[in-house]
Amino acid sequence: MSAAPQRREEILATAAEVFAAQGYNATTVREIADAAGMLAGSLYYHFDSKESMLDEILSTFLDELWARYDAVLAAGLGPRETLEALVIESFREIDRHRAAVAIYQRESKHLLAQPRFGYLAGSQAQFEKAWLGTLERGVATEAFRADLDIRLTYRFVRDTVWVAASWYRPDGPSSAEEIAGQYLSTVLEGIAPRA
Amino acid sequence: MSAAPQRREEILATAAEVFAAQGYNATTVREIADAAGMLAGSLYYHFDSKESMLDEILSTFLDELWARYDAVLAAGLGPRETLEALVIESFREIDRHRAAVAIYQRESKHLLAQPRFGYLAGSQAQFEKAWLGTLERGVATEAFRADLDIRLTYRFVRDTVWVAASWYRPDGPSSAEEIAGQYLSTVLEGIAPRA
DNA sequence: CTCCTTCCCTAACAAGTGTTTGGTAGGTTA
DNA sequence: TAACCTACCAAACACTTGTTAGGGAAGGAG
Repeated sequence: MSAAPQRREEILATAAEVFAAQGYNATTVREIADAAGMLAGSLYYHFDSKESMLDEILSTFLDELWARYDAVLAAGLGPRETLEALVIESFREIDRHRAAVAIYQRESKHLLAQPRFGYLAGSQAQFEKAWLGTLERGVATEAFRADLDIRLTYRFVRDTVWVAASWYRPDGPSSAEEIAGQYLSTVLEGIAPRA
Repeated sequence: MSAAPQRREEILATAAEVFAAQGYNATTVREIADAAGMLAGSLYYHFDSKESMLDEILSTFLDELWARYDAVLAAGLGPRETLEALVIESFREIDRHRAAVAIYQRESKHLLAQPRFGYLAGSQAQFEKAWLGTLERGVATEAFRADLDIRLTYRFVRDTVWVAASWYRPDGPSSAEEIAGQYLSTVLEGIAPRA
């Protein structure tokens, strides 16, 4: 479909930053064009519409995310190791596609209604399946506490991981791996000292 | 200023729901009016502007939130009990002002720039002070683990608590207190079984 | 009955929106 | 040189946006 040369991806990255900073609806194509050093109409040489840009940003991100997730899930690890690997890959994905993750987090809920973005629902379902399955497996094998509310725990973990995209900065004091480590330590061991 | 009779607050609650569901910018005054059973122009009998509605929704919510938070902070509890009380009050606030919390979570970041919403920055600073202080006190008194990254932990806790507003439903299977309990159990003790 | 207030409607406005059309400078190919 | 493709600009388009102005129905107060 799109033998995307460098200029196209440059514009896409710029658009993603503006979308992430201001929100999709609050961003005008004139602002995107301005940030890319061109005029609004010129964007339409590269893209069909503003919506197409959003679509391409999100689907590119999800494709890469699922490549990593599938690799983890196919590795045959135990539940605790699977959870650790998923969290680490998630933070790495935030590191690589910070803007896309922020956009996804913010817009996916109401985009689900549009047929064009129906694939977001599929991705969300797979996502839930992967995490819930890992947690269930962990409870069954006594790798996790038996009294966990699985669905609540899933939501807590999911939210906390992805929301990090709103404050994470690649040039910040902590690397993605360090943040993942601290987070895993919190979730697995708790913040109260072990007796 | 506003001796708000019932109709006004009715409209405000409706607007909050629509803002929370679609986002502030993506919501038109015609949609709000429609949901309230009137025409767009009629809203301006009750409110100066669309922005005024947003302002009133957020400031009302923050006023009530801080009344509860201040009570907790003034109670002279230990760090662990303070953290527990703050989390419980937060989930109760989500229960009462679900829409407002969702809007705050979604829009506050870019509203901070506007002078009219400058009070959001103040509230955010107080918020950070309250949570960071509690965590620091907990580490100092050995109520919490000594190797915690305080700032990261603060962000994790803050995000996870407030993001719940995007999926919590008052008529759902778990009450605000039950969710708070499960969450506190996760954060304090961890999901791995204690030896 | 008349006056006045409350609450809403009708109809329009100006500004901003995403998008389209036609044109054009510069480089590449033949 | 001529033809062509790429990447952009200039100017406009139809539409939606938040907002305003004037009017009118309903009901209580005098």
